[in-house]
Amino acid sequence: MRMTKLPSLPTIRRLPSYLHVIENAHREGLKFISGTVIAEELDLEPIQVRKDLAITGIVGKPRIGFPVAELIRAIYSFLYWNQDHRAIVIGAGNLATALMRYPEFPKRGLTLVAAFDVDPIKVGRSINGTPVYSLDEIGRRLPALQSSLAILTVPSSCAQDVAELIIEAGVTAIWNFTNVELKVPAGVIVQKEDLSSGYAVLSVKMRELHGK
Amino acid sequence: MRMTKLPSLPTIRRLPSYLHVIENAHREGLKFISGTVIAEELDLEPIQVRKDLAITGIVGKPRIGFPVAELIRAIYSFLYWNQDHRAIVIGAGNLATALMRYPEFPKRGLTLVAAFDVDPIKVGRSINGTPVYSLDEIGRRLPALQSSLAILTVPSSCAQDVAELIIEAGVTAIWNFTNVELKVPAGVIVQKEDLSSGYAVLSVKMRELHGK
DNA sequence: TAGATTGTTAATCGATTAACAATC
DNA sequence: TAGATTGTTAATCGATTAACAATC
Repeated sequence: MRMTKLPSLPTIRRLPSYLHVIENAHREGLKFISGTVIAEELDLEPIQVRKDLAITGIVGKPRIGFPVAELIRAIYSFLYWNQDHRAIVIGAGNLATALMRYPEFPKRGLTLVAAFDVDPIKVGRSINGTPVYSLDEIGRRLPALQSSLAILTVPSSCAQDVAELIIEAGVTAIWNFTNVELKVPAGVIVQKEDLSSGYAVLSVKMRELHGK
Repeated sequence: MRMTKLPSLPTIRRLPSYLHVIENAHREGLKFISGTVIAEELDLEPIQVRKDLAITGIVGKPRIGFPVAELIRAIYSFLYWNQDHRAIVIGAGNLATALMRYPEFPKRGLTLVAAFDVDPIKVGRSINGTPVYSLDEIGRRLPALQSSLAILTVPSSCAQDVAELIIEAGVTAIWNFTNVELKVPAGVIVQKEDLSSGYAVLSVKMRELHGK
């Protein structure tokens, strides 16, 4: 029985784009940025930007806009990106490697502290400075890694089994890059990054807009 | 001035999950599957599943459910996945390689016919049977490749430039895996696959539900 | 038959958009 | 000052959920 309602998910999803635009403005030395400018940049409605930014608690000045530095700090804080998040990566294939090399994560407070794989050839190596351990060792390794978030990039055929294994080891949140609908105990958070649904939207748009 | 309204995007986004569940049922030899069962599997409301499936035009039998084979065919057809989609991949790094090896795409009618990169070491090789060409050659190569969809996996610093280059070459739809808001001419479709927004949602959920 | 599930029609809910006085 | 932009309050829009008669 949760009392506190989650903030609007669509708004949360848009905040990173706002942050991106606002950080660019910051880099250019701007002290203020208006909702109108952000909206133009992202092809959104100004009213939507203002409404979304209200969630951060930052108040703007009419005619001038929102204070850039404060806004950046407030978005970071709202998204909890001003805190260190430590994640482990399960699977050490191409997708895992791409994620471990993704330069945006460290900026957003996300550190990938270790990878786990079953392939003995990969175990013992390190990717972009991140060590690859044997998946067998997860129970033993996880406490020292201090990480409750796992990024799941294993083949879908073993996704459920591996999910159970890592939850057993103490993982309480999974960023799921497989196309499997994971069955997890109550209290475990799963965020599914669904390539298929993006492709579905793209495919329908191509048909509707380009007629093919 | 478009007359035909796009079908509901949330519904379209859920269809691939339905398809996944229904294909599993098909594999198990089931001839019918009820909305209730699909809903349970995906942790959704039965009424939502029924409403979504209505978009395919398939009618179910009370007490029994929806005909599995017909439903699969109808979803494929609705998503246009029964047609061959040819895409090129721009950038031939880890993410590109992961996508070229992703086994679900071929099943969904998506063929990655070529990759393009600026790195001379990668050019000339092939990844999972897909040739890697020099990005310089895109204008010359694209017509023969018969592909109007590009999957963009280049570093964000050059995303806009590369987008302009490939649009110039004839690409009319971009599946954008960078975190850049691309500026494109009217008529070009951009579908952004936004890692940051997924991470934002995850981060807020972890704070709200696990308090950390 | 009895009852689970369907499709439809209506109600609710939440997100987006509009309108506008306040103000820098 | 004049007017662009703000935050707020209200209206609209669309998606989700509820209710229920029809039916296999």
